[in-house]
Amino acid sequence: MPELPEVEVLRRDLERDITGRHIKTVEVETPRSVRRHKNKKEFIGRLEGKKVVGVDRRGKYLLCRLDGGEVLVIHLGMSGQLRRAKTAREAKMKHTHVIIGFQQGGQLRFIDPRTFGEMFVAETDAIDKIKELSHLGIDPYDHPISWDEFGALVVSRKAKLKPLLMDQKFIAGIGNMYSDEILWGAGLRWDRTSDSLQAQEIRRLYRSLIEVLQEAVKFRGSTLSDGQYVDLFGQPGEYQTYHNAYDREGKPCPRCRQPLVRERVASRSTYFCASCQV
DNA sequence: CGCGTCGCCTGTGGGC
DNA sequence: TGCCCACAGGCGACGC
Repeated sequence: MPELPEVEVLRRDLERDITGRHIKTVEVETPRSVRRHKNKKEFIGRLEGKKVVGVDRRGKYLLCRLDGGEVLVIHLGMSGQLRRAKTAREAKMKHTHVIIGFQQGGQLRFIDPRTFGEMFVAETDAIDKIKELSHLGIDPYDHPISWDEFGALVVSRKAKLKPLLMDQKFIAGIGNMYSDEILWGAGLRWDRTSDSLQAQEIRRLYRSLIEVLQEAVKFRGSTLSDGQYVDLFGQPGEYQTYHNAYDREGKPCPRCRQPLVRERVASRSTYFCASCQV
């Protein structure tokens, strides 16, 4: 579910909220959520007693840096949530899989109905050395590159634009929803091939990419009708009210008023304007 | 190697 | 009202 903007909002919330806190207790109710570890004991043992010294993000991965050089890596998958609880007595939501309790009081809870998300502790604080993350491409939000560098990357690959934008090895953090919004903003069809783009189209694509991600973070992410994404304190985002294409089949294109269409691409819904995206 | 499809899961909403 | 199917913000393992 959450893509780069939602994960970045959570990172900021976490950075303010859990940095400096000491982990006192860890409860794992669903071993599947820590499946990279041999068993939940090992996961718990590597967390208890550690202090959180900062929170980073790489693509859709959250990295809670711990003293002693290890990192708690969190990926939310399709349906994961992180929620702050003031006390242990606070009612537990269904599908709460991991609870981290802090010495100073309060808890961080990991909730995930579909269980595609996961948590694991990795060896080093040099994130490039975490093998699970080493394949990730550039993070366009944290480390914007020049548009001509971007252009060189784009034309070096021969792929359709939507699968390319969603390829985490190429750019980290973009998923199904934001790829549609970015392509709408650039006025480009999802199936244009990357090596067919003119210089001006590359520039439009990169500008749209940066603008969509920045605006989405500014409005604290997208909360769709299912209400699945909320921030650390349970508050929904606002960016969905600025969506131009995603989940808007049949509605008029905000640019040219033609009805937006939906197609299935690699078994994912893709929304675009067949008239003004070329 | 690059690509598309499938499986992993649970919940929900629409059609009948 | 209830049942069933399609579908949902991701990712990695396959097979061609």
